Amino acid sequence: MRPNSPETSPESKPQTRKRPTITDVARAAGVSIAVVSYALNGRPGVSPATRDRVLRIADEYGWRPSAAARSLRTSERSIALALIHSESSTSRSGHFMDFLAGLQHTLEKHEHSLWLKVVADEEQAATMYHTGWLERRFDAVIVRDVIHDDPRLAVVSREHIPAVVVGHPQISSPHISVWVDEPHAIGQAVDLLCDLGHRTVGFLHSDPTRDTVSRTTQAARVSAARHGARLLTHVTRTPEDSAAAARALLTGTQRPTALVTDTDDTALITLDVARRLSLNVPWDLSLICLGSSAQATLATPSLTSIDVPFTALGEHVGHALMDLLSAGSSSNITVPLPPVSVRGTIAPPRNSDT
Amino acid sequence: MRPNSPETSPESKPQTRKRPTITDVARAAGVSIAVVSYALNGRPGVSPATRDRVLRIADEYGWRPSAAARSLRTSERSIALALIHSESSTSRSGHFMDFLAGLQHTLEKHEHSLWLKVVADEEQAATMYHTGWLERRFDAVIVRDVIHDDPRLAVVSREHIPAVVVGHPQISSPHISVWVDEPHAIGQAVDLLCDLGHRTVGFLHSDPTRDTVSRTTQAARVSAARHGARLLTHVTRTPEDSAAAARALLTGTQRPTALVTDTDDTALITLDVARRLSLNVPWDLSLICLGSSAQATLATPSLTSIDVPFTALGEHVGHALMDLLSAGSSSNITVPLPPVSVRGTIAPPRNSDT
DNA sequence: CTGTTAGCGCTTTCAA
DNA sequence: TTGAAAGCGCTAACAG
Repeated sequence: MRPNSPETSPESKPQTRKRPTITDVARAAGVSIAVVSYALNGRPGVSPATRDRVLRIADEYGWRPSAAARSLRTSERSIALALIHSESSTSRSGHFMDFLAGLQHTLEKHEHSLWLKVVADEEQAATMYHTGWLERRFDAVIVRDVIHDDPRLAVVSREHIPAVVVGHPQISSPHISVWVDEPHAIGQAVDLLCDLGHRTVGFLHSDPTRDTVSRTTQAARVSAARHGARLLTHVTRTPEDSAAAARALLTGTQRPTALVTDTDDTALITLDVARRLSLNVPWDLSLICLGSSAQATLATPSLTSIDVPFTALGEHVGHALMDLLSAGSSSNITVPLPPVSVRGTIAPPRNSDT
Repeated sequence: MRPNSPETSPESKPQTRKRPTITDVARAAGVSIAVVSYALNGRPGVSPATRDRVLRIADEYGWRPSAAARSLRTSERSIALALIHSESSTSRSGHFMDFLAGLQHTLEKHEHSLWLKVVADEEQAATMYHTGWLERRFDAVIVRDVIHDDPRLAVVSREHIPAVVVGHPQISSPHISVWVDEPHAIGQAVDLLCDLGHRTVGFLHSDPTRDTVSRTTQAARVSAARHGARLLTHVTRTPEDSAAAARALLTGTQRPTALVTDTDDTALITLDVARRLSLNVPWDLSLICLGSSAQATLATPSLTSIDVPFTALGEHVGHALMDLLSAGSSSNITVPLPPVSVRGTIAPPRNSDT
């Protein structure tokens, strides 16, 4: 007998922490541990009677297989996602939860779990992905909000970690991509404004690190050009910057009569700026943003926006991951963006008799 | 030789997924696996030369011990936290990230990890805590935003799961509590407003499920009473409700000249309502809220607020958990709230010559 | 200092 | 239908 062998009188309540193991359940049920395992996992080859008894006893004992022990045999499938928490990303986090909900919902249906970590920046995320991979903590990763020369993409490629990238297929490179066609949406927004008669349109992009910045700007430009309209662009980095940019635009000599923003937050800020400049939205200024309907409807006037389906995006990413993990590969997918939801912030320009 | 023994030609690149194990490293280093284990974990009893060599080879092989295998022996310590994602909680999620950052920072220092899950409600959180506990996925849990008859508290008590509750000691009951003294803060806000001369003060609480609602309301009431001021209270459930409540308050016969809100979001909404009623903040209406400075400074005028130190709160919870897990118990702690940060939304009432 | 070995709790052949 | 037993990869006694 080993020293310190715990006194296991069967009747004594496990006052401290002595959670039962499969052995305890097997003994209590008068069967071998194999049978318990079979019964629990719904494997064939156990008589219904035995199965029931085992299950009942397991339940009685409050027993569930230890995750660690189990995953030592059957690599428990899970997906890693690093939540990047910089000051700048704080605003976006509301949507992030929607994304997470959709993602986890899908993963759960396929019996995968999500391994979430909060990190400060992409660099940390990369090292986290690296060590986590070596420690076999997950089977695939998600890379969101790709930046230029993203370190996460580097490790993922180097270590051959299965990955799904939320971003344009081109930057996702060898990995599979789930893409929200923001440029297209921005183009549509500009189109709509031009169709209303606007001839000077502003475009505010609030995050220079995002990979979409050039693509969306380009789309806006093309769209404006097609209508013979002028496009004024500002790329900002912080909310304060955005406010400043909006003010600069709205007090400039070529004041745009309409503005498109890449974010509902930026739109809210712009709304505020306009108000302080005594510009009446939508009559003096039209406004369209990319964002969530929740945020959009809360403002006054409620924002005309293109509502990004964050939950659906999460689900798509989940499916892409499942395909990738099961089939070994998977095709890129484009998440459709709904048409502009017209709310209270657009109107023809005041002097639309150009 | 076992059937299906993998063809392991040492030189062949592990093209697919054949991550090395401790055995591979040991063999490559010409030592036993014990030595590798010792070397890796910095245990004494390995010659520096060997240690270096082992470490180098491990690194070369890109080897890190499998989390599952390791934690089968040494119960890897980790903490569970269920992120509740209901529509109503969406707005609060921005602060949540700050909390998480602080929490994880502390946990990491003590080599604990965070097990995060996104769930829809407290009920799901409770079952998640339950099964997770039985599966030995964590050693303690965090319960945040306690509601009335919280199912999480029920399982935690029933299963004797070590827990730290963010909430009033009284509702945290047998568990240890980390408490932000919101009632006190609200009281201070009301005091300040009364001192400025306000005699009719409104209090908007945006979440009837929170356990703080009665305590904060009571504090506001006491504070107002002390100054002989009138307190008008509204408890709302959704942003729309809050807007309606604010409007009701501001158009009522006894229009308050000052308002206190429990959330920066509510304050923003109130600001919007005031604007639409052509009330000039702060001259026609003073406003103080509980919230984060980030949100507060963004508005126009910038919100006078009591800035909740979410990151610090996370750190405190982390420390409480570490104490609980190591010492077996820990004392309740109260997180101090800073004094009111006076910004642009308070002023004496217009006719303060009462 | 280093190697051997016994498990951790579970899944999964292979025999009975 | 069941049981015995071999590991999964690692840590930690215990021997050498």
